[in-house]
Amino acid sequence: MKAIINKPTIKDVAQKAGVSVATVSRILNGLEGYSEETKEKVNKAIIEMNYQRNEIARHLKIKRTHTIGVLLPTRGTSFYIELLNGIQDVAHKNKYSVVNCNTGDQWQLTNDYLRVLAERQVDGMIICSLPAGLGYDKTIYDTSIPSVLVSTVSDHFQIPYIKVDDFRASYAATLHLIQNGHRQIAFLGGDKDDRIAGKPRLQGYLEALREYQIPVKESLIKHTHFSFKDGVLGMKQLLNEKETFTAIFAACDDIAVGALSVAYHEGIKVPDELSIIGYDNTNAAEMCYPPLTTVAQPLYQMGERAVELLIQSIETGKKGESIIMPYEIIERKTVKPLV
Amino acid sequence: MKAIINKPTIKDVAQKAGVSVATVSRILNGLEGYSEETKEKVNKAIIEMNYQRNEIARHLKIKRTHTIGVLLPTRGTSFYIELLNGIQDVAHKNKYSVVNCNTGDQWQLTNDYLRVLAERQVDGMIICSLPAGLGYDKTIYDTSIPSVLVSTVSDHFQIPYIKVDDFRASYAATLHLIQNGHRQIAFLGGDKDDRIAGKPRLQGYLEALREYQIPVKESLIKHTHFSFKDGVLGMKQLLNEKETFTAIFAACDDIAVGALSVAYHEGIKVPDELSIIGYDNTNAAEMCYPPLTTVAQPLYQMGERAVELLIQSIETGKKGESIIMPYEIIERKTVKPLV
DNA sequence: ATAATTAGAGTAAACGTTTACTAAGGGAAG
DNA sequence: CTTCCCTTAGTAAACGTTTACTCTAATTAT
Repeated sequence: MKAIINKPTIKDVAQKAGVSVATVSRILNGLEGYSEETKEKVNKAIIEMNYQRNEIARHLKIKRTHTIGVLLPTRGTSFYIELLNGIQDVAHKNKYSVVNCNTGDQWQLTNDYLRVLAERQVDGMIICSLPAGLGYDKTIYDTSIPSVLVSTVSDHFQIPYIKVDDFRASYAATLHLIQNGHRQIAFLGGDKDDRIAGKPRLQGYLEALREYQIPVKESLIKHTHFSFKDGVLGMKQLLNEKETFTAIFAACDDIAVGALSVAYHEGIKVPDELSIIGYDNTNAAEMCYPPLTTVAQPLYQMGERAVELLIQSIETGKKGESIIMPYEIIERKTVKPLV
Repeated sequence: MKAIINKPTIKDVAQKAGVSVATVSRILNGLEGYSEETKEKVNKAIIEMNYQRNEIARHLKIKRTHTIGVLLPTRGTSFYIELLNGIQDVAHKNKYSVVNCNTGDQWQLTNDYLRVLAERQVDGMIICSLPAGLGYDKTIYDTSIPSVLVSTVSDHFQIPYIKVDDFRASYAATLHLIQNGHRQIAFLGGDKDDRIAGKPRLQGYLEALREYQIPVKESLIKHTHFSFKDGVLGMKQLLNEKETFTAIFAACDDIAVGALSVAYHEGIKVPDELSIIGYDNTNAAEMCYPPLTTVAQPLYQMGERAVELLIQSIETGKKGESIIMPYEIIERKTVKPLV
C-alpha cells in the first residue's frame, strides 16, 4: 500500500536489496566500502523500483543545494536572454540548477527575492545590472551568500563582477565614427546615472571627441532610457531641434533601432546620409534593416564566466577576481565613411 | 562560537525566547496555540537574531517545495522571454519559485532535466513547445508530476495545455491578406511537422485560400525553420525562382523580418509592392521597419495562465482544463490593400 | 601462530523543520 | 465542589538523506 502511494526511498531500496541504507547511500555517491556484487544487487533494485534520490533531503543533510539564484530586471527583453542561456548551460554542466528572479522594471522585488533565495539556501547568486545608490549591494553583501555581479559594480563592497570596460568600448565606438570622417556626432544615452550603461558610455564618447579636438555640443546629447521607444523619442528631439549631425552613437541597440526607425520614417537614408552605431549586439541588431553596426558584449560568454566564477567561489570559499570581458565592434551596414 | 559560524535555527530562536520549537513554528506558520505575549517575545527574538527559515528543511517535512520547473528549448530567443516573465510574475505572487531549464535547440537535455526536476521534487512543471513524436510526453506523464504544456499538445496523454488556436489564427492572418485584395500569397513556414507552429499554420493558410477559391501554388510554399536566417533563405528562394506574389504570410515574426530584410536589399518596397504578415508579435515586430503587421499570441498572459492552471492542479490534485487563448491581428505597416 | 590491518558492511545520530500527541492550568457548567 | 473543556504550551517522532562510528571476518605481517 505504502509502496504504491509513495515514491520509494533509499530505505525501500536497501530492504529490497537486502543491505543497509548506508551501503545504498555509499553506492549512490560513488564512495567505497562495498563489493562489486552488492553494488550490482543494489543497482538492480534501484532500477526495478525506479528509485530517484530525494535531493531535498540530501540538501538538508549536506547543507548545499547546488542551486544558484539569478536576479534580473524585467526591462531590456532582448538583452538578458543570451546571458541567461550562458548561465544556464554552464550551471547545468556543473550540476547546478538556476532559479530565476525577475526583479521588476524598478527593482521593486529585489529585497523580496533576496529573502526568498536566502531561505531557499541557494549556494550562490548572480545579479545583473543592479543599480547603484539604492543600497542593494549592501543587502547582498550582508546575506554572505557568494555572489557575482554582471554588468554592474558595487561601490562600497567587494563583490566580484564581470563586465566589459564600457568606457573603452564607448570610446572605441565613437572612434569608429570619427575614423570614418564624422565630426558631428550625436549621443543617444539611456539613464544618465546608470553606473554601467549611463555614465561610462557618455564618458567614452566625450573622451574620444576630446582627443580628436572635436568640440562637444550639448544639444547633440540626449538622455532618455534604454528602450526602442526612447530611441524614437531621442531621435525625434534631435530632428525637431534641427540639429545637424552626420552620425549617432546610441548607448544600446534598442535605442539605435528606434533612431533607425525614425530615420526611415523621415526619409533619412542610413548609412548614406546618417551613420549609426549601437551597443550590445542583441539580435535586434542583426534583424533590423539595414543591419546595425554595433559594439558587441559577449553576453553568452559573460553568463558562462559568471557561473564559473561563482562556482569557484562557492567551492573554495574565496571571492574570485573580477573579470573584464573583451568587446568587439561588429561592422554591419549602418556606418559609412563621410564623403 | 557555534552561533557565530552557523545561521540561527528555530531551536536558537526558541531558546532565546524561552519557549519550545513547536511554539516558534506555530507562530511562524500563523497557526494558533499561543498568547499574544509569547508571540511578541518570539518575534523579537526572530528579529534580533535575524532568523531566516530554512526552507529546505521545511520542504522535506511538508513534502512540497513550492517550486515549479520550466522547460524551454533554446531556439527562438525573442519568443520565450515574455512567456517567462508571465510565468515568473504569477509564480512569485503565489510564493512559488521557478527553476529554468534550457533543453537545448534539439531538446537533447530534456530527459536530463526531467530527472533533475523530479529529484528536486518540484511541485509542477511547465513545458513549452515540446515536439511531438519523440516520446517526451510519455516521460512527462510518467513522472506523475503535475504539468501543463504551453504552445504544444500531447497526442497520447491527457496533459492540459495552453495555446492559441493556430489553425484559426493562421486562417485569420491569411484572410487579412485576402481581404486586402491579395490573391498571390506566399507562405514561409518553419519546421513542417511541428505540431503547433508547422502544420496548423500551413493548414490555416490553405483553408483560407480554399474558401476563397484561390488555387494553391506549391512553389509559393517554402518550409525552413523558425529563425531570421530562415526567413532570409525562404525569401531568396522565392525571388530566385522568379515567383510572382503580392503578399507573404510568415509562420513567425523572425521569418517575416528576415523576408522584410531581403525585400529591402532587393529594393522591393514594403508594403507598396509587397505585403507581409507575421506571427507571434515578438518585439522584433515592433522594432523592424516598417513595423510588422502580425498575429499576436498573448505570450505574457499565456505564461500567467499556465502557472495559475498548474498551481490549481497542484493544490487540488486534479488535472485542470486546457485553455485556448485568443489571438489578435496587430495591424502595423506591412500590409496594404492591393491596388 | 598471533597480532595488526583492512575490506565490507551495519547502526544510529544528525540536518532543521512540522505536527500529532500530551499535559497543565483556568474557567464554566453542573 | 467536582467535572469538563478550552487555551497555551511542550515532547518527541517523523521527513529521506549522509556519515561518523562500530563491528566482523578475512587477509597480511611478524
